[in-house]
Amino acid sequence: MDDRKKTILKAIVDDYVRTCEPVGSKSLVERYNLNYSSATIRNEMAELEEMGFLVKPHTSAGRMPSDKGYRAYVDNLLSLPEIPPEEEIAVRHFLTENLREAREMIERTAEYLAEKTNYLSVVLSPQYSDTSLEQIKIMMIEPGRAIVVLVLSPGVVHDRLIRIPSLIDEKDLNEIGQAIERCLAGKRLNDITLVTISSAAEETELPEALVNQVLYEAYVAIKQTERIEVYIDGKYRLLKHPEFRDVDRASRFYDTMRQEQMVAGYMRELEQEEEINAAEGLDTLEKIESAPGALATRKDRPAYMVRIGQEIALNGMEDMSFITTTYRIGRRISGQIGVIGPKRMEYGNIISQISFVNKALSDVAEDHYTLGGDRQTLED
Amino acid sequence: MDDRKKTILKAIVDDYVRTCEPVGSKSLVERYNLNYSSATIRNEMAELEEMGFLVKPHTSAGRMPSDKGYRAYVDNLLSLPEIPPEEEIAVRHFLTENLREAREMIERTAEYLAEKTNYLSVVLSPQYSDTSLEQIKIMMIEPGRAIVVLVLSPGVVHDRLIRIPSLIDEKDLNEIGQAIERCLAGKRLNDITLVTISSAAEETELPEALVNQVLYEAYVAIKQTERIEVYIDGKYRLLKHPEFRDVDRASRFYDTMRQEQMVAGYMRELEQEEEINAAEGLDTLEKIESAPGALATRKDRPAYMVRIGQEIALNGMEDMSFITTTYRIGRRISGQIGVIGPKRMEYGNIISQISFVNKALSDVAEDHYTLGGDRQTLED
DNA sequence: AATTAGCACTCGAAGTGCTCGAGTGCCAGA
DNA sequence: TCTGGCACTCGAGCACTTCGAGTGCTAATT
Repeated sequence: MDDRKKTILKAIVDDYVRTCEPVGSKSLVERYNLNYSSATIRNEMAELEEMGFLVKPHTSAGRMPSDKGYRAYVDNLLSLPEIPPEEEIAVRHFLTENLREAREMIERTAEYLAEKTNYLSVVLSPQYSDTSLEQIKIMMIEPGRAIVVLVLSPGVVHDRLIRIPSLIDEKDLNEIGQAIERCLAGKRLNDITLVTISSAAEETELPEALVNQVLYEAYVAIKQTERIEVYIDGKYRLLKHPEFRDVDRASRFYDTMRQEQMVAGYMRELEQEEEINAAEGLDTLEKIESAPGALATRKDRPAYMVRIGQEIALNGMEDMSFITTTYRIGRRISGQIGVIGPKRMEYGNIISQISFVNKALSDVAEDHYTLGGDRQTLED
Repeated sequence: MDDRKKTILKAIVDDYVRTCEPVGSKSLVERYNLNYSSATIRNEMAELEEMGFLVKPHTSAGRMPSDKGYRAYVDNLLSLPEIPPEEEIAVRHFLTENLREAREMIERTAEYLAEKTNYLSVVLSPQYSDTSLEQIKIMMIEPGRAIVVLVLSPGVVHDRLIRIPSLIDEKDLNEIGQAIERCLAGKRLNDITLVTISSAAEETELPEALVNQVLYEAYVAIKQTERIEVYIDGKYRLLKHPEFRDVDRASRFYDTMRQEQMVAGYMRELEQEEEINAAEGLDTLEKIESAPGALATRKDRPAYMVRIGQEIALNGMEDMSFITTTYRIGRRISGQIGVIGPKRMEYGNIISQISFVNKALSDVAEDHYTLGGDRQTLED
């Protein structure tokens, strides 16, 4: 594909993204003052169509990008706008203002991204399986009920109510809690199983039946912290885009989005591919006139991955695009960030935004986790 | 208004609700085999229109109910279907299966209601201001951070991470926690203020500055438990109803629904009116042939309130109806349940459902709270 | 006095046929 | 290799028609 074809393809995608209407040769020449006549463009467009990058809704209409067209655009033609540096201060403030719990930071990331992109955002809570358990405390609430508080090594706190045998009193419970802590503290969550936890039973002299129930409940509580939470924001925003005029299609999409765990699973699956794809991307990148700086800035950005239309293995997403990226906090903790919008999406802008937010979240979270409780300044 | 008019009005509303199309005299006679000719019905319809119960979209079209028409229907003409008794077992099971925390019960109530009605459901968490604080524990997580666990008198547990001065060690913290508990245990949340809580400072000999910060954080944590949480489910379901074909209107509606706290505030405001309205309702109720048993069963049901179209004081809700009811757990605790759907709503069915769910939630929650941890059977 | 049959009238939905304009492909000539 | 020109295509938009389900009114019937 020669440079002129690229320029034309880029112009067509840009125009179609803007107007949501098939673009014709003449108006293309006018709007992007290309130095050729419309007839030339027509010939090029016919070739691009033959190559599979463009489609026509009917014989005498203009062209619109095919999935393959979008793919080429995203892989090679994109220009990524810079985010102004003052925005960095703003987003950090937004993510940490009055922050109490780690989950709020994730929630706010989703909110910020939906707001900035005007599409739907999905953020997954970090996967903690690779981190270790620091503390575990079990506290009596009333006979038969207790609360388990877990502290993970990056300073993350989880808790959960449990049922315990009514016969256990506060002293016994403390003892069991300490036994568990001695036995598990420092272990990776991944390595904690029903077997490892039951060795705590040997440290106490309480009747085994009583202890076992508590151990089991504690185990469930620990495993619970490995569950991935899904934060979705901006669902309703998609309604404002013209491709959602078709209510049936919209309904099908929302039916899928409701199954949050499925969406989350899909995002995690993509993580590996993402790495590979990003590396390839850097090799085959080509700088073209209309996208100055694309290559230069891209190297600084976190890797991202774009899935277009049919490439998305989820129902009802045939007309959508899904951009994902992985945030990292330290070496061990990572989670996913995504934006879902119509295929006709401002790819450059969204990719800039998602990369930017990724970086902000990773940085802020790292500060927060490593500095722990001493960062009083973050509080207001 | 005579009986014939009532029958006709009811038939029109029923038909319109079913088809979403203006109903004409002839088809009305056919479908509801009324014993009059279409001409007679026409005359009656003209009068009903004059009285303000019906409107015509244009001269030669059929009639559809006005807000006032719906109002009359809801106040006097409704027949409330019975919910089969086996459903009661099902809902109780659904609400309590694998239940760990009170909030899950509320969440599931919203889910159940959205599923059964196919509209949007809103459930507010109970208002605890009138209940008392039972226990408060503060637990050290690391220097500078702690977790506050609060137990309220109905056995509800809340917790919250707080920052504390890094100088405080575990022993000091426990001491402060116990001082607070001595000072506040048994007090109504409503009665706890910064002043009452600061009397706890006198019970310890730690430096006042350190203690005060912890007290303040504990205070915030306590006040936090009074915050009303809003659970909304079935948002996207509304899209499937024909009145949501108009995407702009849908967007306006969703813009309002996003402001959950506002919606919640509105629902609480209605609570008082509801009581009065329900009492009146029972007085003026009239039994008509086509609604046998309406009066009889209605007395057993929890009070409910219906707001139709313009009566709803929220933006973008002009074409919706809002049905609300108040659930009660014991005497002191109450919260709201609501369903929002198009004005053209199956009022009878929805009212039956919401009343049914109300009763189920109230009963189940009461069992749960009063029996506390001993109800192991609820666990699986 | 209440009901009904009959009739003229209304109006939107749906179909038809027309023009217009923004597209196209192709070919001959610069 | 590019471009000007031309014939062709097709949907959007508009005017026009038909059709049917509705209306209101009046006079006849019960």
